[in-house]
Amino acid sequence: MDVNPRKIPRQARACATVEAIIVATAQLLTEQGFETLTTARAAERAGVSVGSLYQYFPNKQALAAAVVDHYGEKFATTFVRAIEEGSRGTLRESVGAMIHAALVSHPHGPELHRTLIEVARRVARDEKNAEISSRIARTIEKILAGHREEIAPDLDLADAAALVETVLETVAHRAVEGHPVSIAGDMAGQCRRLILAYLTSPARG
Amino acid sequence: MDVNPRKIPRQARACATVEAIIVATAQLLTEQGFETLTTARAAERAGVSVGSLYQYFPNKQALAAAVVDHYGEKFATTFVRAIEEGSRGTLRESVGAMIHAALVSHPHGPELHRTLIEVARRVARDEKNAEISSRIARTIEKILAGHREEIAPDLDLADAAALVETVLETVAHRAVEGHPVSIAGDMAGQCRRLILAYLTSPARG
Amino acid sequence: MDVNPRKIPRQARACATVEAIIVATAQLLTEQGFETLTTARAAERAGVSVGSLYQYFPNKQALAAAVVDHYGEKFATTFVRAIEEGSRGTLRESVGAMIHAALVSHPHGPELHRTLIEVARRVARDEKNAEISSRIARTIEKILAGHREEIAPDLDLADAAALVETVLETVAHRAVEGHPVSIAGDMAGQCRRLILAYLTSPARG
Amino acid sequence: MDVNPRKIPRQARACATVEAIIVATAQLLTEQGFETLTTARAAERAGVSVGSLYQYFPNKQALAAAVVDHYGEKFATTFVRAIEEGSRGTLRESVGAMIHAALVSHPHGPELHRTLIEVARRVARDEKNAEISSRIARTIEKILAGHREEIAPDLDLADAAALVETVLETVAHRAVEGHPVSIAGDMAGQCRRLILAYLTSPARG
DNA sequence: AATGAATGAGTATTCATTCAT
DNA sequence: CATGAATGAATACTCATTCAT
Repeated sequence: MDVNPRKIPRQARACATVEAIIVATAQLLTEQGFETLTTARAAERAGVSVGSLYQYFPNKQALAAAVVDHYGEKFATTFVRAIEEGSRGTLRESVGAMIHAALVSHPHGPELHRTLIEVARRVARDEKNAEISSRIARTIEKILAGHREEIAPDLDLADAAALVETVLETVAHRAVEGHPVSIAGDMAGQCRRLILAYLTSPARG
Repeated sequence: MDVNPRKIPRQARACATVEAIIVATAQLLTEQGFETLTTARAAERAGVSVGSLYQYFPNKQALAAAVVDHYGEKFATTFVRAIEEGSRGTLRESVGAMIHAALVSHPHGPELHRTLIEVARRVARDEKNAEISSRIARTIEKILAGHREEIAPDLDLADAAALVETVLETVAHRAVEGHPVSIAGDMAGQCRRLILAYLTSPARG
Repeated sequence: MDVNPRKIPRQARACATVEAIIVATAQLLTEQGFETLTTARAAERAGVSVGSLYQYFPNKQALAAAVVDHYGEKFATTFVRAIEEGSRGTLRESVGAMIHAALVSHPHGPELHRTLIEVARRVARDEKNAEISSRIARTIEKILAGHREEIAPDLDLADAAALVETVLETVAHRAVEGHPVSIAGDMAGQCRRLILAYLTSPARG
Repeated sequence: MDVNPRKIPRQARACATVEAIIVATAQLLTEQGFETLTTARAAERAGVSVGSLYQYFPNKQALAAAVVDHYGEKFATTFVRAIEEGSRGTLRESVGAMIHAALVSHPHGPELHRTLIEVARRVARDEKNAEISSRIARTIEKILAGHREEIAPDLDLADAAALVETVLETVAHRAVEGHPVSIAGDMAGQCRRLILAYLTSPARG
């Protein structure tokens, strides 16, 4: 199943149409999930006809994929910038900034963020998510490199960055989902402790 | 939407029917996913008529929910027993056993495990998943309590257990999904280091 | 595209349903052609729901194919019997009977006959038509064999039968279509002359 | 439904556009049939916009009709010329020429020829086909008139021409369609025999 | 005249669910 | 209780046609 947009709009009017469709779809996805998303409803919400929708998106999945890509991109950019800017100080501060970013920096609200995660799977956009994970992991690695001397010397920075990214992602998901087994009140604190302990403990623990 | 089974079968034959339906549904779910599951196919695979299926399950979601509950239960039991039995030795060994269990002990194969996770969401069975998480967390807490002296004294064991459970679950998912940002080769090793560092490092890192 | 019926009805009720659907479809096909045939309309006309239609026919073409098969079969039987019964007398009389049959013996009216021809193509049922042609040609060959001595000795009877069948078919079509270049008033007469001349003229003409 | 072209282009550029559209449509018709022909694709293939297409053709049928007319005209001309030129010799030779023409002289290849036959029906252009048949029949009649003395005196030449035209058309169709009940190997030979026998046999067979 | 974006009625097809037998 | 025929609302997607630019 082809999930690529059918054509990129050239005229201004067409651009507006596509934008409206993506926004409308994101709303519906957030409110009702992928199952109940309907091309007709998406078009209606966007204030255009179904025909117009299909002019740009060959099928329902392509539409959802466009939403995932659109907002995923935005999210990655925001997140990367947030942790870069928060990393001027100590390692401890940097890690704190990362956790903070994971918990709050969804440029579009946690609802939509949760939706995107869920939808990405159903739409063969796992690669997109993976790419974003990678981008973030690389950024983290750079930041860690700036604190090399504080980190256990036998730790491979790439591995460590990957693990940290994983933890951040998990924490973000659980926060967003209101998962009951989240670390009681002080999730942020526990999480920082986890990461710092991992980074700074010498081998053999 | 009511997701509860319509009635509990009393006679042996009826029990077998229900069992067959659940097994058949689980198979279809694993092979083709939730989207393509149909009550007709489930009934056919189980060797009964749709009518019979509806005798026991009021609707499609109830059917899926039954599958989730059935196998979720099995999984929790297996997992809890596995980590309990692996916890006779040192803290280090216990943690190793937990990770091992997370990576391998899906009594029904990772395929179905993955499916169940996915389906549970679609069927408002998050509570079921949550309950399982809790059960596992409590078991972990008990195990940690057995090694209190090795663990940083300021760590709240419930919090710690929750965090550990979270990490284990994440690791299990990523393994099952083949997530690309998994910790390079030695996921198990990195993971153990993470957990042990967290548990044993004194406050302040 | 699969054009075979989905299942053969077992219960009486189901049989009636299928019958009704085929009849209704034949009517619509006759009245409006294949293009405008709609599964919904066919079901409605048959007095059943679309769902029921799809229980027996996997798609629109299969439905049309069923009609073609159903009536094609009837037609072939009627036609073959008609020319066999009309062939008790002379060669001249036999040929006359064939032409007569071609012009009148559509058990279901020429309208539907025309429709069937047209539809058969669109539905990959050419083989069906071909098979019917063959059956008729073989019958004609048998009849001709009964008059061997009157027929030019160098004529291959199979070839001759094929040609005669072709002519009959063409004549039938043109009659049914009201083709303007049909042989003025006396199509039947001209046609008999054509065939008899062909059969009885010595080689080299 | 109006099937006439919307306007006749006067300027050279417009003429070229119309020509391009007709050619493109004919290609699509040949490659994919009438069912899948869309105005958008026709326009695209012709290198113009849909809007332009609708400037000249009020609707899809008109477009198809134009194609039928355009190539039908060409075909008739070619065919008539071919049989006229082949009729300088004996009756036998003339008939041979006709058959040859029927089998080969499709100025645009049998594929397109077949398509045109099929499309003509769907587009209420039967008259066009009828007119072509008439034209050809009249030409045949003229040719037959040149051999009056060889032909059975009681045969009406118009009737005979009509019958001959019918046979030629049938043969051409079957050849183009690869009809299985075609006269074994020597279709041309059998056909000539058929026609000559008809023309020259005295009444009463 | 040309363009191509927008329209929306129309169609095939599926599938959860009911109910007569 | 079991069966499976019947239902029909729901949905994705197409395409002839129009019209603002």
